[in-house]
Amino acid sequence: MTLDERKRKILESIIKDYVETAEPVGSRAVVKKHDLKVSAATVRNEMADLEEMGYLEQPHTSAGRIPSQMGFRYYVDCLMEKENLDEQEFESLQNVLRENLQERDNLIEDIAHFLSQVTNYASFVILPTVKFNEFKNLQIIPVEKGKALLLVVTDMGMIMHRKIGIPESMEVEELQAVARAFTQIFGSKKLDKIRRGDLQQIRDALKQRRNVIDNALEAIDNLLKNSKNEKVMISGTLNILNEPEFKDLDKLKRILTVLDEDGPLKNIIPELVGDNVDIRIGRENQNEDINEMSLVFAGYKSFGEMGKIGVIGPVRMEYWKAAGTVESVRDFLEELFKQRF
Amino acid sequence: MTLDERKRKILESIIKDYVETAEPVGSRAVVKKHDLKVSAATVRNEMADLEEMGYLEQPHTSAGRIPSQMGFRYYVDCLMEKENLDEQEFESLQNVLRENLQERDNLIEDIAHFLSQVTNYASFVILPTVKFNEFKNLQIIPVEKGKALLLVVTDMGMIMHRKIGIPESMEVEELQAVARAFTQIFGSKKLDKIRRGDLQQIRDALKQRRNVIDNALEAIDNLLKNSKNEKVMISGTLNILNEPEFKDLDKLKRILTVLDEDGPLKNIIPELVGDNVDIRIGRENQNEDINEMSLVFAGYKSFGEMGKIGVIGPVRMEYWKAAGTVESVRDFLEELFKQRF
DNA sequence: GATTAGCACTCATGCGGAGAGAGTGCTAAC
DNA sequence: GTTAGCACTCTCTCCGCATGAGTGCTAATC
Repeated sequence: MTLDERKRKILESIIKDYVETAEPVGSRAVVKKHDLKVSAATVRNEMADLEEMGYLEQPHTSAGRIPSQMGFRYYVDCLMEKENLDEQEFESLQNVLRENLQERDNLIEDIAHFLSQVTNYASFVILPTVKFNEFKNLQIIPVEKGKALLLVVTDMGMIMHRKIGIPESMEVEELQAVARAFTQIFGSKKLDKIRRGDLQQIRDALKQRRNVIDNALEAIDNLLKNSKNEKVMISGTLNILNEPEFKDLDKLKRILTVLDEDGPLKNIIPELVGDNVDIRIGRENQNEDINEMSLVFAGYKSFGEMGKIGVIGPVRMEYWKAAGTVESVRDFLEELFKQRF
Repeated sequence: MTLDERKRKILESIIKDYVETAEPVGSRAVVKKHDLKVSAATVRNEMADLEEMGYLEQPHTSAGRIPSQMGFRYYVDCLMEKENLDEQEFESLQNVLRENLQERDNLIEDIAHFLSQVTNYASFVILPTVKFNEFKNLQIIPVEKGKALLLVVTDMGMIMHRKIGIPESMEVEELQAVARAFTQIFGSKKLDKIRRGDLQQIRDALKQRRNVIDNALEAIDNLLKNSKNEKVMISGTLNILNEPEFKDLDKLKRILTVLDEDGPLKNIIPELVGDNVDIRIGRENQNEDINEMSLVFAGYKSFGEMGKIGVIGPVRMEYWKAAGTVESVRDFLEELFKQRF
């Protein structure tokens, strides 16, 4: 379905106005603000057409029009021009990163914060699960009497660690031998391919120092379990309180509930297709609780695995800004990770 | 100011009723529900007295009474009996812990979650800053080409770590020498006594391998900065949405804003006095934004440092349950930390 | 002197109807 | 194809009234 120039212009006007004001837009307003060369009556006729085609809807007979979700979809697909970070925002992004380059998790949290601050929507960052990294080596470092730190290092340079108990009498060399044995047995296996059975196998192979082995196995098991969970960070959920469409407490509660916990959100974010910024408008989302919300998100790579960042806001969203921002931040982040992690 | 038996009973009745219903309590209701042996008229007289004394207040002339903040204070000080975790709750607490004994931070997060689930209020856990731990030793572990893990271990067994870059050519022995030097120079210093100046000093002392030293110093600096920040975890803020006193959107927004970010909350929680559960009711809190909220909190010890846990809810709070729960969880947690960390 | 029944009074709350205002659709003229 | 004009529709807000809960006070009672 393709629209002629004038219809497109009218649709865009209505979307821009409606996004700004959250009020139905009347024919007069369209003519005035975007000085079309035609009268309100003409615009009214066009609006009636657009409604019939499904791009607009009317809350009630004597109100103006608002864009339908389909209208937004058309806008996003055919009319939108992404608005990337401006200079000032870009600089402030760089500052965020400069502060926090040491720890990936902190950094990612700040990225989420930045996203929600710039867009005024809620934002999320999903840390990747560790699936494709390969086990590279395992170390056990004694740190104090009876305690050691177990490190698992992957081929992509990711480090995971747990504290374990060791017998006080144990020599460093002995620990190293155990670690080497582990390394040898797991070597080059993809992390998500290590199964409980494999762990058991090692237990049988290494006869000496049973309890260290057991402690280590428990720790590894725990690490793997942990790395299989996608960690989710959500920021700026309270921006939703400012949106007039959620002044209804019940609606608000439902949405905040979804955003408050990690579990639901993970299920909401769809799998990505391709490298582009992806947009899901309202009912395009599977989840019922957020069929009045839109997602704008993209994937990023870190330690060879895919994570996601994005924003979530009302259907009446500044898609141009959101999409541009998500894209800019993603690109920046990836560039950074390429150098760093 | 001491109240006679009957006044106490009436006050308590009104508090219990009001906490449950959030509605002003009338004289008839008091007589009926808590079968006093007197008539409504008598209760009315007593209520008028209690109001004059400041324990009750009247939203408007033809409404019942609600407890004043002073009334709640009296209740908490003189009438309340803490209600500790029941068996079932206790068991579910143990399950939470069993799941997550490996990592302190995860565990603490689950504790916060548990608290808010049991009490139906928002809860918070503040991880202690590291002030009194002493520097014990420093290790640098090569993990892959050009990368090493720097570990700082304290006398209480706390381990902090950062990844640093090292020259690819560097030998393990050389790294160990650097680490030993660090250990020697910082040895037994309290962490919060290590200053930028000290770091500079080391830089001068160790002439060899400048860039490793610099990387290590940056990492240590970063770790120390990080450990000086109290980390705050907040959970169950959405429970507030269920409280009728916050159906007003503006009020809600103000409160959620305070609870959403770590910064404000840190400033709200007062210093603890003694080992007891501490209760701050409404305006007893300094912060204006939460003068309609109450805090119930207590301190816990971990790695020799003090952290805090607690709940935050409306002044109309089930103090008996909240205080009992916070106390039970704190005791349990401390017992656990004594064995574990 | 304390307690109680009775009653007038107060005030929040909910409901319905009137009036204003915004915006439409339709018709007829350009 | 476009436009001016106009009747019509529907929401929103404000006002007044009835309702009902709960009080305070007075006078009677234990």
